[in-house]
Amino acid sequence: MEQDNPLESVTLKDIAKAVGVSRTTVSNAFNRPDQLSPDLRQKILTVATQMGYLGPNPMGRMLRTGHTGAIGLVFHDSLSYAFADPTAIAFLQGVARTCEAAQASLLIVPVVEDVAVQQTIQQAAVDGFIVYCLPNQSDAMTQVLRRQLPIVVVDQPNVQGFPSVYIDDRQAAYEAAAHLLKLNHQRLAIISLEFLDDYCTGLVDLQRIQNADFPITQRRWQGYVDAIQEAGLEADAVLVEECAGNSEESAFQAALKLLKSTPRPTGILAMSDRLAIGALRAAEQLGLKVPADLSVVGFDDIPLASRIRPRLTTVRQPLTEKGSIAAELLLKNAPASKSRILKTQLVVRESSGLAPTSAE
Amino acid sequence: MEQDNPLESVTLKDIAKAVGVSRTTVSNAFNRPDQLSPDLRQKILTVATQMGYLGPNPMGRMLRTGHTGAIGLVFHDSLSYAFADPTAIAFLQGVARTCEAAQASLLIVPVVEDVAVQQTIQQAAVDGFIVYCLPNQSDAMTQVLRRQLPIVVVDQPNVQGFPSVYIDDRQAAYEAAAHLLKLNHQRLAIISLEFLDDYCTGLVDLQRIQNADFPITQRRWQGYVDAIQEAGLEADAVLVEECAGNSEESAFQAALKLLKSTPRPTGILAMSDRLAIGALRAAEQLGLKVPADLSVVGFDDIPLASRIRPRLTTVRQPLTEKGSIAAELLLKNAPASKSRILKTQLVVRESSGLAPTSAE
DNA sequence: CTGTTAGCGCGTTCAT
DNA sequence: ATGAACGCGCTAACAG
Repeated sequence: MEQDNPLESVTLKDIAKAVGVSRTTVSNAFNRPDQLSPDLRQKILTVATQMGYLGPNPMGRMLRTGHTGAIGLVFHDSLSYAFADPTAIAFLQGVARTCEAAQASLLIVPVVEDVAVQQTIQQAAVDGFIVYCLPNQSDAMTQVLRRQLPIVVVDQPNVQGFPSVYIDDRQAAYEAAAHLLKLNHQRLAIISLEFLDDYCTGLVDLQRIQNADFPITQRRWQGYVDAIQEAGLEADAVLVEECAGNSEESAFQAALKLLKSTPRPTGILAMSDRLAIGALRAAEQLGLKVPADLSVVGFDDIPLASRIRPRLTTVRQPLTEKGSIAAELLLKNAPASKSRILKTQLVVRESSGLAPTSAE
Repeated sequence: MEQDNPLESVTLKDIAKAVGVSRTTVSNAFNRPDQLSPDLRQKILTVATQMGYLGPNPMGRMLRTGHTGAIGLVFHDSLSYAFADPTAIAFLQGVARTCEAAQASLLIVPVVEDVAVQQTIQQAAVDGFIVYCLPNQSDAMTQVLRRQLPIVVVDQPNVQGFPSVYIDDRQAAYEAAAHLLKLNHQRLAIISLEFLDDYCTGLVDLQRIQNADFPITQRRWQGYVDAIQEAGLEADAVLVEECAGNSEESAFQAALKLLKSTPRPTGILAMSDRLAIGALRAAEQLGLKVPADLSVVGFDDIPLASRIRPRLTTVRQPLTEKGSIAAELLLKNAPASKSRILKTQLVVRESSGLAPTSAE
């Protein structure tokens, strides 16, 4: 996609020559109307149009002014994945909202392979970055840091020194678990997001949890476990199944496995609504009634959560607001002290109920 | 968000001086490894890292090379709306897929108010634009055209001279209507997308249809009407309710209105799945059974269409593929002759059935 | 209100 | 294999 339009070569200089003024005056005609007489300005604009001038070249301007009018957005994982994840979408929506209010463009940077990451992030013509849920030691994060531009960090509570926005994942998860425990559930299982960025799935051991690259996964796990221990149950007995890419299918498989184990868990704590929905499908497949036989609690409260049957009990986090605030902090060039911890709220719907009494 | 980092002022020149070579050599070290000895290159890179050099400044490079490595995406309507529309999301996902394969970034340009549009689009540092479903005479379209960059046009069959990708909206709608007609439905109603970009809702008259700024709305309508007329029914009797912003809520209201009219329609043709889902909600509210009392056919086949109950009968269009192909055409700088018309397919599910025989 | 003078940081000839 | 010179298009100071 090269641009080889000889037509486009109309430049400030050309039109200055045509009108018989200096380049500066022409530039002013576009950018500082108050710096020259209306007539002259009008004349210049007219000639510019006639000559097919397209307005100040963005790259020239950017080089000169040092800013671009765009903010960069870096997701973990591939874009096509991000755009399939309701969580990311909601976040994006929030970012977009403040962007358009501020007339800022949004540059979405694909982060695919280690080789390319460097190139792509270094090349990004942006005034700052929003970094969304990157794993702890990712290449992408390193590259973003190198740019030494303003950064806002989202869902990466371990990254210090930058304004950030996140939720109290531990507390939110704690409440989800406490909800089931209060309903007398004794046998819980956890369906988790990724701990490490290696696309492994299956049963998780403690070491993997401690080495987690995704702090939010770690903290949600901690919240679940804290509640379980507080209730006097043995946390070690709680199985944790890790799913790849927040995918419903992966959770479906994980839940199938969990629900076939004995003793069968009566409650499933899912770290996202998508995972929870996968678990619901598994329950359906096995002929288990929700919530009579099994309770499921999700996380996020994506739009779908309240549309499926049974409606999903979940912990709501303000995803769109998260995006909106992140963009705001970036555009304001806020200091790290302006970081925000957003509120979450347990939303009890139909997928959770009293633990079955006459279990097998 | 200004960048006032004195640190960043490390430039090619500085590091050239530090190493004791010329700027060119340093530039080559980054961009043309074969132009200098490996040792020297290594040395330069090392010094560069030490000095905190961030790699070639993207704006300088862009100005010099004339391309940016990013493609622009212009949506009709506000971004926050676009990110709430499953259709747009699916499209975006497709665009993202080929973008990341090509390591191109994606600049999403907010198109809010007429004043700002010019600024924002002129400022966009991109190598080309994908233009998605802009109304016929929109300001945004004018501004994009002015840039004289490569363009790919999506869902705007009236725009000539550029590579474009779209579907046969008339034919697709025709099949949707034919499906209901074959099921003996005699009283149909249409819930439509916008004809004009004025956020008007309600009953549509012929003039509005003929003046449509959104050709795809017009063509879908035409497809419905063609089928209806072919079946020997009177097309004038078919009510058309226009909804704003492809919103479910708006469709809910429209359907409520339609279903309260006498004689009550037995079939609703919705120009999108979201509208169809709004109609289903209205039917539910009125205590109408679908498909026993009412059949509904959507358009698009968004993911939700097959998840709700009753599962939605609809016309599938390959939304993600649309995005993917659009981006491909743009990146290849394809000529207008490479335009693509994508296939659609009627998907019969549970929301359509035989027309009720013993109607009131 | 207008024009002159300087770069912004980089990539690319064309010499050597 | 290396460096000198040039210009991409623009805007910010400053001087008239």
